[in-house]
Amino acid sequence: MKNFLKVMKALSDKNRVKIAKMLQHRELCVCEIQAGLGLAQPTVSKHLKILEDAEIVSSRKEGLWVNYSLDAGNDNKFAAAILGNLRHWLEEDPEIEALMKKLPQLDRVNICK
Amino acid sequence: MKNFLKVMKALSDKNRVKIAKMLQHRELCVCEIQAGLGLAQPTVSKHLKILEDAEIVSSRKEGLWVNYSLDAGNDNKFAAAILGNLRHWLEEDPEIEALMKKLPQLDRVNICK
DNA sequence: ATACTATATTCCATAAATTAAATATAAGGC
DNA sequence: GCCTTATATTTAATTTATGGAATATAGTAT
Repeated sequence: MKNFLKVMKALSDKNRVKIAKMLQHRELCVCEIQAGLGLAQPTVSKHLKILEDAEIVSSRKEGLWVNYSLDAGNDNKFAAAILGNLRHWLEEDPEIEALMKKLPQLDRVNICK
Repeated sequence: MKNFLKVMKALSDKNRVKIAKMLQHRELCVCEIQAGLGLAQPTVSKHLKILEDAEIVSSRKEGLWVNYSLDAGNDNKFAAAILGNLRHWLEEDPEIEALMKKLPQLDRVNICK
């Protein structure tokens, strides 16, 4: 039950859904997500922690950067199933479409200076 | 996006998940759900409203009683998909199992006097 | 109409979530 | 070592969710 609720809670926030949809296309560092969403850096870090705790995303350090990606692993069957659905859900959502258009321009080298 | 978030939010509360799992077996009136969960009546009504607004449950008046059941209709594809998963999810959860054992004894005629 | 019953709504207190500013940590370059 | 940079954590403010007591509504029966 706890794992199930964690997954549902994690994906019941608009910004966290946006993060998941962004990571569908490629892995991103915190500052790229920050630039995409227009949120403060600590806010993004906290959202990522909630998503990671729900086993929706996983992280990998690469020097100063931390790369986040969708957790393809299937430890949490709830997360795996919902992520499978999310892959085709919300593709026509205006907010998601706008965000996806910004995605190619999000480059950590430019953003983080 | 709004519909998606409504569904996720609706099912990110333990008591609402319990209600959904109960309704998997049969339709129930408010007082039966109340007895099953051990919550105050207004609290149950409020949870049901949230579930109904997310198109997870639907209601049908029958005299004084209001019968709630899972919304089998497919208006909301998010609700439909998650409900499909919920049908086999959490079946082994201890809290859910205990609740399901109580289900046969929940009889509106006895409970509501 | 009056009384009774099941459910819904309002109101209020408490708890949890979201956010950002400030600060801390960690990794790389000098 | 020290400085810079990317990310994480802490703190505090605001908002939102959850809960129950009190009240209102709607339907039934007498």
